[in-house]
Amino acid sequence: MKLESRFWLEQGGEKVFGKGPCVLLETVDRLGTLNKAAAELGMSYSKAWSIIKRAEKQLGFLLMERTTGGVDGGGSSLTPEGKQLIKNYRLFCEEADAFLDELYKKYFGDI
Amino acid sequence: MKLESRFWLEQGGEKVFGKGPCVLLETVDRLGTLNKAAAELGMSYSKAWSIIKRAEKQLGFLLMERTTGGVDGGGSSLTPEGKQLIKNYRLFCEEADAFLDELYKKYFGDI
DNA sequence: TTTCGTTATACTTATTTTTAGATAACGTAT
DNA sequence: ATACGTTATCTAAAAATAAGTATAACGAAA
Repeated sequence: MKLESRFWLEQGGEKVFGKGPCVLLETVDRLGTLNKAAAELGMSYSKAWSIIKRAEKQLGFLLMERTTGGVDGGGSSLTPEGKQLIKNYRLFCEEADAFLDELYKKYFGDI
Repeated sequence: MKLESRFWLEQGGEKVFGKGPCVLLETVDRLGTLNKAAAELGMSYSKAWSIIKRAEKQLGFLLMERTTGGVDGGGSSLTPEGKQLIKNYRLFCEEADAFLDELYKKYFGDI
């Protein structure tokens, strides 16, 4: 038995940002394109795209900067706001998980 | 913008207990029957029943004690283990939420 | 013995959510 | 001009979830 937790930002009852977008953005940051990121994460490009699109729409600012065309086809890189957001989300999750692990032991340590 | 969080117990990759079963059990505890609890929560009886059934199967013990028959048709009440579980889950969520609210302010207070 | 409102369970249908696939635009180098 | 690998977008399919339906057992009271 173990504890699972999930955290996300909401606005008006709609999910704005959470683990899914965060992992995806981190992968984009590492690989340089949304296409490759989707492939590495085992999801379709269209799904990856819609995840980013929805988050951006709710947030009101861009998470990635895109380029199309050119010999390499183009690619995506994180905006400063995107980088800051995933950084904060990661730090949040780290601290939260550490605390919740202790809390779990306190209340469910015996099951 | 606000933070949302969800916590649940897992075993072997399968959800065992979380907010859904907890709310349902609390309602059963208050109303005395699973039937009425399902109605009040706006879900079908069959769904309510399957929620309890799955949780009990994963946990390995009964969450409700059932009676059928009699002039009132019967009803359900929580077992001591069931009461303890929802109590602990509630306390866990309370402490967790309080902590996470502060953490939220720390990392996302400005958005 | 009939009635009543429960629980228990299986099975079918609806709805919602998720996922995949197709197509077009883009721009640089060849 | 062509080719290439991106991004962008829409539509259809599939899967997961939930709802609904039907039937049986139960037991106290009328």
